[in-house]
Amino acid sequence: MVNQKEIEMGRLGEFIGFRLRRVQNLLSKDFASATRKYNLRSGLFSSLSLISSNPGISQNELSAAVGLDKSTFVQVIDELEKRGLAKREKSKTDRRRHALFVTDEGQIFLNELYEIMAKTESAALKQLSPSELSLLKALLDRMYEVL
Amino acid sequence: MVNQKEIEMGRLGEFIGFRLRRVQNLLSKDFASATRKYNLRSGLFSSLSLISSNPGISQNELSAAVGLDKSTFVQVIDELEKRGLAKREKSKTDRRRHALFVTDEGQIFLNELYEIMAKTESAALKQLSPSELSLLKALLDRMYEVL
DNA sequence: TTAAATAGTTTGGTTTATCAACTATTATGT
DNA sequence: ACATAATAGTTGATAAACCAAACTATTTAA
Repeated sequence: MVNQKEIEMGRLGEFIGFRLRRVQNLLSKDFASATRKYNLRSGLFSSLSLISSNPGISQNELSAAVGLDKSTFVQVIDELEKRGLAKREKSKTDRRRHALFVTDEGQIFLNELYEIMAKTESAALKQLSPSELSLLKALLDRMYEVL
Repeated sequence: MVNQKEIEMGRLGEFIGFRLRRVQNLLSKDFASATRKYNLRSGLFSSLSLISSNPGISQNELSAAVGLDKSTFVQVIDELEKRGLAKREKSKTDRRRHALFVTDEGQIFLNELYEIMAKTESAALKQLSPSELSLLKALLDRMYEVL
């Protein structure tokens, strides 16, 4: 039995946030089910990736970038460390800070996740021409910068 | 003190889901802080809106559309009723179902929320020309349909 | 007319996010 | 220089959300 009655979006459909959430919701659910065996908590993938591209980043900088509270983040980093994917090191210039680094094992794992993510998005991306895709990215970036 | 060190997105920046989440995250946080005084639980606004545009919808149909579990949803509807914003009515054709309706008061409240949401999005939308906005919506809809 | 399915509810267990308070360290103002 | 404020990270309490299971009432199917 398929969707028989289409739901009317009404004024909700006028808002761009609604459309963003709809698409992002489906993408993240697909990614979650494709990586269920890894038991990834939310924010773990993006954290690991951002540590990789910003070696030595602090927990606060990272939590701001990912959009999670810094206290939630302690457990994310705990888990990355426990799994041997990343490690904390005391910063030498500011001993309050923990400089974060991805381990070799973490980088290998990360590359697997990139492939899964690329596969997850491929269906959606096939709908867009290259120029449409780059325009979409540019529009989203413009919106992000001003918020 | 402003952002001094720009974060490097690395391979994460290749993925469209990352950009979608970033923007949507900021939008929903802005909306949440603009409506903090109303003490809205998550899903309440979109539920009320979808009941309004689909009068008589059932709880199961609604929970699927909003993306929340049906058991979580019981409390959302409880709260809508307690606040006098919506009401349950026994369906006459199927007495298992609750047909949901927005009250007059609920519609007034909903209109306020629409305005707040429009204001929340206005900063982001000012960045886009009308044609860019309609293209953005079209691209997002194309992605949504295929997922 | 049994048996199975559906809509809604309740309960219990698990996970996650958020907030305030706390320690340690660094930065600032006079 | 010294008192005060700000920052980074952590902890613990609290509040939501999810999930699964069990249950009632009702409808559909065999």
